[in-house]
Amino acid sequence: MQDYSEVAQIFKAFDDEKRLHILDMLKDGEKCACVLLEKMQISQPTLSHHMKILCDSGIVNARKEGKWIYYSISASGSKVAIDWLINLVVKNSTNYNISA
Amino acid sequence: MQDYSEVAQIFKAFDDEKRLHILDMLKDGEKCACVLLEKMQISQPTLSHHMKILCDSGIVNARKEGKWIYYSISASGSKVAIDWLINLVVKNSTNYNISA
DNA sequence: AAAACATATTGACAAAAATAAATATGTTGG
DNA sequence: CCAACATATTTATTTTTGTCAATATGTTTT
Repeated sequence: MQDYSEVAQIFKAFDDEKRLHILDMLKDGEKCACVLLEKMQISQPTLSHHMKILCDSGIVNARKEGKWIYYSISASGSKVAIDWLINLVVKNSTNYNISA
Repeated sequence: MQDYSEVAQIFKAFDDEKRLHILDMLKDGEKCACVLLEKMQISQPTLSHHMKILCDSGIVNARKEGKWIYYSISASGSKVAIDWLINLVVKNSTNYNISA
């Protein structure tokens, strides 16, 4: 491993209460930003800020449909995060398997 | 899920470059704080600060031996983190298996 | 085209976190 | 017991992050 900053960026997605709340809601399935907003006690710019961090980390996908934006959890981004986490704490992580 | 703050605390361990560097060194095996310090470009109080965060998150164990403190990655703490991460991004995570 | 709406961006501020110097605590060796 | 050492804590400073108000951008509807 050389550059830890990119990996740190991934885990920023999980280090904030509000973002965990958002992820928990998205786990049920894709949701419009407006739906997320009305279920949380934060302003619209703050939600937008958190969604940017979640998207930049690769954990969340955004899909634009008209004036709405639908967010969902990225399966591939999630896998990258899980793989990194295992790689960070387990010596020979190539022996590890995750099966669904 | 009710209280996201405790979960956020766990992932604080992974959201900082220096802490990822430390974890990467500990993955090889237990190391004295003095060894970690000499391999990093940070002051002793800063290392102490990071080690406290890593220990508080449950990811790292500390073992005192005389005037030295030996740190190592906690297998159980790591498992908690991995399980949480999967739970956060996968809908029916009970179907997931991690095998070593 | 204008109004209403959904989201993003900018700017300003407050809270939290990282950092290091100074100091404290506890341990070992002389 | 004292000096040297390893680590922790306190204090102060700087940097980063979360937040909202104001504004901008782009979309739909009338």
